[in-house]
Amino acid sequence: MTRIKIASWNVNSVRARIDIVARLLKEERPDILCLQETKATNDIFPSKWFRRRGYVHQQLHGQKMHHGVAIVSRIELDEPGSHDWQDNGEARHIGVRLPCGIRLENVYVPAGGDIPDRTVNPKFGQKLDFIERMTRWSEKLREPTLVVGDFNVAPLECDVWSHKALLKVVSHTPVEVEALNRLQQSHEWVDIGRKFVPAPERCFTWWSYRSLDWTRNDRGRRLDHMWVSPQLGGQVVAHHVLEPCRSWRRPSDHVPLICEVEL
DNA sequence: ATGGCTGGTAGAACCAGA
Repeated sequence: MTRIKIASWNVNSVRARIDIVARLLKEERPDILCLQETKATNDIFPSKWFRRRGYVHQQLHGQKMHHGVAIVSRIELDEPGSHDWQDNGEARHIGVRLPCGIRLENVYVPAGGDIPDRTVNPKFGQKLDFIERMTRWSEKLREPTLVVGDFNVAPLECDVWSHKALLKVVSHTPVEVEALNRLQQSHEWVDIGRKFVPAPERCFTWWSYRSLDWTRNDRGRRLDHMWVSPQLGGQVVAHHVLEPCRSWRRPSDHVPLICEVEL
């Protein structure tokens, strides 16, 4: 039996985070690392740096300033492709096929701005439309697939520090949660996070930078996810949220997720 | 106490994140 270990992390700039990316690779030795918010065009992405560490297979989809996703891997990556679910050219998705046949999709769903009303905040509409286009893709999907990344939605009441306080806060509003639920139902995606940490157990992946001490009030949200096709559900044998990374030096506001798939 | 911070692009004060 072979196992592959896949990590997913919104790093909030791969260049600013390079020292703690090194620490993650050293401590966890994932076979594949999916990054979101790399904030680097492909020409300034630290490709050689990853190559030196054994991550010689890379699929990059970056842009200037914002967003940007990448998959770096010690195992071969085939059939790369990018969906423009935002329909405006932003670099928010990169997908590949693994040698075992599984497709791996790395996604960065837009945050959606401040006001949860598409009539006054176009970014919120873009976010809902993004999830809707993903749903159209997902309902036609037949191949065994693992979709990971920053979904920017905390779907369950226990996925936020206070359901009541966040009902009107973008990331946990009912309209977003309903959109994400439709996406999940469209392929009967297995939410690996909640398979290993059943609700209502505490499970957060993001804590705001604005808190002076993120551990003190623990006002977290579960915004990052790993979903797998139903036929692969039984093959996911481990899952971890690397919460201690939030206290590493110059951290991202998101922490890495890890899963292990048995082939 | 949902922005109190952070990064990128600037080359000062913006935007964006969520």
